[in-house]
Amino acid sequence: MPELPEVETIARGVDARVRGDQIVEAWFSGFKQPFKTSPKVQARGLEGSWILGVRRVGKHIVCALGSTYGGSKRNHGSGGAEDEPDREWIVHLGMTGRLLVTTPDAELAAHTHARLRLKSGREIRFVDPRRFGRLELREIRSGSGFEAAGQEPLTIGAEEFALMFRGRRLAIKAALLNQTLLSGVGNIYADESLFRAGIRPRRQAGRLTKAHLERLRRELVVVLEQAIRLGGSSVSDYVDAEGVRGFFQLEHCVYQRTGQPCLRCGTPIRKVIVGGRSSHYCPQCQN
DNA sequence: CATTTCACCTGGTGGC
DNA sequence: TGCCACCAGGTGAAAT
Repeated sequence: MPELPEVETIARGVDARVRGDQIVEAWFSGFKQPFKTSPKVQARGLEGSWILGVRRVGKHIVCALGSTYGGSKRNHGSGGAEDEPDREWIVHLGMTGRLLVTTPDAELAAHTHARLRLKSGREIRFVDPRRFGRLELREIRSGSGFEAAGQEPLTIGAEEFALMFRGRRLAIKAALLNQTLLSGVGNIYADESLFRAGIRPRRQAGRLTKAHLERLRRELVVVLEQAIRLGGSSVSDYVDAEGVRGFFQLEHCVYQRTGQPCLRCGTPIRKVIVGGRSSHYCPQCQN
C-alpha cells in the first residue's frame, strides 16, 4: 500500500498524537505473520516504555522508545541517559497495513494485529488484511538507531544518485524499486517520476545519461514532496493516522491510467510488466 | 555477484 | 446471484 509519502504522512500524524505518551499494555494477534519479533518479546519491550518520537526511515515507521521521560522511570527499566531511546518499535506496512491512533472504544477493524494501550487513554492499532507488513522490536546498541538499507530519495545528491546506477543492466524502473539502492520509492512514484522525466520504464539504468538521471532525481523529489503535501495517494483503503484519505491520486499522470489519454499529449497510456510490476507510461512523451 | 521469479496473504473487481 | 480468474501501493528467498 504505502510508499514514502504515505509512510511520511502516517509517521507525522502518529508522532503528533503519541509523542511523550507511555505504553501501558500491548496486545497482539496470534498469527505468524506479521511478526518479525515474537509478540511475547515485543510486549515485554513495549509495556512501560515512553514514546520519545515517531519518524519515517525509507518505508519504515520507527517509534523511538525510552525507559525514562522527563524524569519518570520505567517499571523495569535499565538506567541509561535521560530520555535517550534504548529500543525501537519498527513498523512496515507492506501492501495493506494501516497504523492508527484511536480511542479504546473505537470499533475494532477486521485484521487488527496489534493494540498498544497508552497512558493518555488512546490506543495505537496496527491493521493489515494481507499480513505482508512487519512488526519488529530492536534494542539500540552503540548509539545509532534503525537505518535504511538504501539512500533517502529526498536528500541524496546528484553525484551519488548517478553513481548508484552505473554499470547496471536492469531496467530503470526495477532499479528505482530496489530498496537497497533507494529506500522509499514504490510502484506509483516510480511510474510518475519516470513520466515526468520522459524516460521509459524499460530503459537500462546503466545506459541513461547523467543529464537524464539528474532530471529523474529532480522529478522524483518534486513528485514525492507534492504527494507529501497532499497527504499521499489513496488508491484503495489507505488512510493516515486519523483515518483520513490522501489526495495525490488525483494528480497521477500515468499510474493506473492505462488506455486513457496522456495529460500532456493525448496518446493512450500503455501498461507493461517491468521487474514483475505493472508499469504505466506514455509512448509519446517517454523514450 | 546481479538479476529475475515466485511465494507470502486477503479482498475487490469484472467477465461469464 | 455465484463462481472464478486476475489484480493490487512490498519484499525477501530461491532460482537463473
